[in-house]
Amino acid sequence: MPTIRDVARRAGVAPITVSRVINNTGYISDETRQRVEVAIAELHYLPNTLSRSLRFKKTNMIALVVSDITNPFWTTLTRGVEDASSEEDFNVILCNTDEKPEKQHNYVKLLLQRQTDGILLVPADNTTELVEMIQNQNVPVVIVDRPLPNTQVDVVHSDSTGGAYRLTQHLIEQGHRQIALLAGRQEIATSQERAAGYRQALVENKIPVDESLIYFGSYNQPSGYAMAMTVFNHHHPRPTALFAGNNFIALGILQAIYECGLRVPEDISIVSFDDLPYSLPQPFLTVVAQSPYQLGLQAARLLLSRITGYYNGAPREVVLPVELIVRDSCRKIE
Amino acid sequence: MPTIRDVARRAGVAPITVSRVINNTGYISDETRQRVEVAIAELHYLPNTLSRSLRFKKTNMIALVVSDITNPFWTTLTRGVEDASSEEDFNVILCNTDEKPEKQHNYVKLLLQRQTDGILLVPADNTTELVEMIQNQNVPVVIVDRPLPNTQVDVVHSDSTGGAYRLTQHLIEQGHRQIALLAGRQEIATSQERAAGYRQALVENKIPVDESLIYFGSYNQPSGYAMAMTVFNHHHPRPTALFAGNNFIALGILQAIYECGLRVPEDISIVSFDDLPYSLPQPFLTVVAQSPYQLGLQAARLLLSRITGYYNGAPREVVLPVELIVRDSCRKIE
DNA sequence: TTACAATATGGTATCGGTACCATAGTGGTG
DNA sequence: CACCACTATGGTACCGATACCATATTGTAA
Repeated sequence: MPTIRDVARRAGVAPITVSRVINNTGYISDETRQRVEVAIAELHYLPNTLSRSLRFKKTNMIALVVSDITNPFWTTLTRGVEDASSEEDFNVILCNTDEKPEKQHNYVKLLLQRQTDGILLVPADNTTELVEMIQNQNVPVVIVDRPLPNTQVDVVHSDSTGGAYRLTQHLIEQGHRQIALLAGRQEIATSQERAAGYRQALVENKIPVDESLIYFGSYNQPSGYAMAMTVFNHHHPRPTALFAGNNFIALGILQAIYECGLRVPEDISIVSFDDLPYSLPQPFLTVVAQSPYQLGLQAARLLLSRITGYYNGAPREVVLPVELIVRDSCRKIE
Repeated sequence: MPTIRDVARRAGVAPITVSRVINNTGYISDETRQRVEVAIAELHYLPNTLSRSLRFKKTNMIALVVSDITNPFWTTLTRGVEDASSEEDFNVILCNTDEKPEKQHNYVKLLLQRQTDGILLVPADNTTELVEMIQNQNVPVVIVDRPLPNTQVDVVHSDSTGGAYRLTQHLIEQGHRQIALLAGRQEIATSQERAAGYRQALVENKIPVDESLIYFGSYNQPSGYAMAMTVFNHHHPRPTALFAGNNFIALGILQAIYECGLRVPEDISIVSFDDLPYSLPQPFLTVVAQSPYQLGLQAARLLLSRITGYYNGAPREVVLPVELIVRDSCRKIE
């Protein structure tokens, strides 16, 4: 791979002159510029960004550390991040943790070592260790989707508690009293918040909270399937409604329902936090929908404002509203 | 952010001594090692990988440039790449092109400038320009999933032609004669190969090829939906079977079928290249399944063998077999 | 004609980590 | 006791691009 010196030699100029041509700075005669450009083309020269970054202590890269790229929720969020970043000429590195704190830790360390200018983190646990590690390096960080307790850090997330409250309220209004909650991992903030909203709605309606109806599993389809099966096997009579903690859990629930020969909503009602990824055969699930794109966009903007130095004040918290979409997965109970 | 010199100063040693402690090379007395380690911990020192990479002309990063991370096919492939890479202590950068040649071009350029050690490319078009650009920089590259014509380059892909042949053959054996093919973008190799396999099966069974039944769109759900709708509106009588060029096209077709009030397989039969991402409500589609994990694993291994210098011979081509999975989406026609 | 700004180009040092070579002390062997 | 291997540590230069300062040439106003 040719360097700026190779180009300089070929064009018969000093390296710094080539640098001026590339970056369009300083004074260059047209004739010299032409010679340099010819040399660049002939050698297929591409500037080495590593050395540039080393010099400037700036890589123009931010990282997005998410838990599961197979979930369209996160890929849509990614798009929001990318759009905000390209506005400011930043590139995005995507890291997939599979909800594993260990993978997460490795990625963050790697990113810091590679001098990433900022990090958007979707925490796989609710410890503050990683955030401290990032802040120790004076690297800007924004927590996305899942607030961390006891931390001074920018956060962007949806109103999980409120959304869960509204979904539960909706079920209660339809006459449901036995509602099982099938949530994600217990140590994840959104699981806790959704459980809190669920409890709050029950309490406000003077319905006793049956703790045995609250399940914590994982935000994926197999876990949703397993939890639903457990519910069907252990609760007689069956709960009249299931509350899926996220879209993939809903998919698992639907799979279990199908295998058990049940019908929605005739035999059982379902609501879900987050919309289903694929409308197959057609959207029919009553859900609370977030705006993953907006989450990504806003989070990236907060991060970039810190990187560029445009903002350097106290930590900010952005809470995005959610939308209740009533479809056909809930039956009215008399 | 502290540097190796800060650590050295604090420990009262030379920078090179700190380097030896970090990398566990050369001779170090236990006492010095301890002092250095204390200093590293106190300063929260993390080595700067940029400078290391600059020095060694090696970043230990490879890139995977794919067309659509929302499709589980590619995320599964990604996992194969990650697993092969971590065996050799390489990290993977994931780049999403959305099938757009322009985004693809930008990413490849960026990756080359960042001194990526090697690139796995899923071409968004069938031009050789990008491969040449990469090879000009003497960076190893492996083409994944979609062979490029007239190029000397390592390729790993599935047997698209053979798979399409078998799916079509299966439909013909069930008595189908009017089979519409709803493929991806025409300039993508897999689209062409799947069309070739489709034609071959028809020809061998002495069924005239009706070119108006061959559609080229895009490998996503909206395109599958649109193509299916076009088929339903323009062909009377309706074809008895539809061949989906990939899983997302199949999803779009199912959506269109649902909206038109048709039933599978009673009113129309469907087969798909690639399995559906989500078993909702249950796998019922007859498909030809690839092994995206194996594709990723093998491609990464080819790439890494070139990066490490273990192999530097002629370009290799790896063709992985596909598996026909017969389920319940095809009706027998008398 | 002098003085000075504008134009055009180059030399050197630097970012952070490490290869290479140099230096110096210690221990063991013939 | 001379010699050498082993142990322990440091100085300098380098990877590639560029900021900063220096230099040289040209143009133009006083």
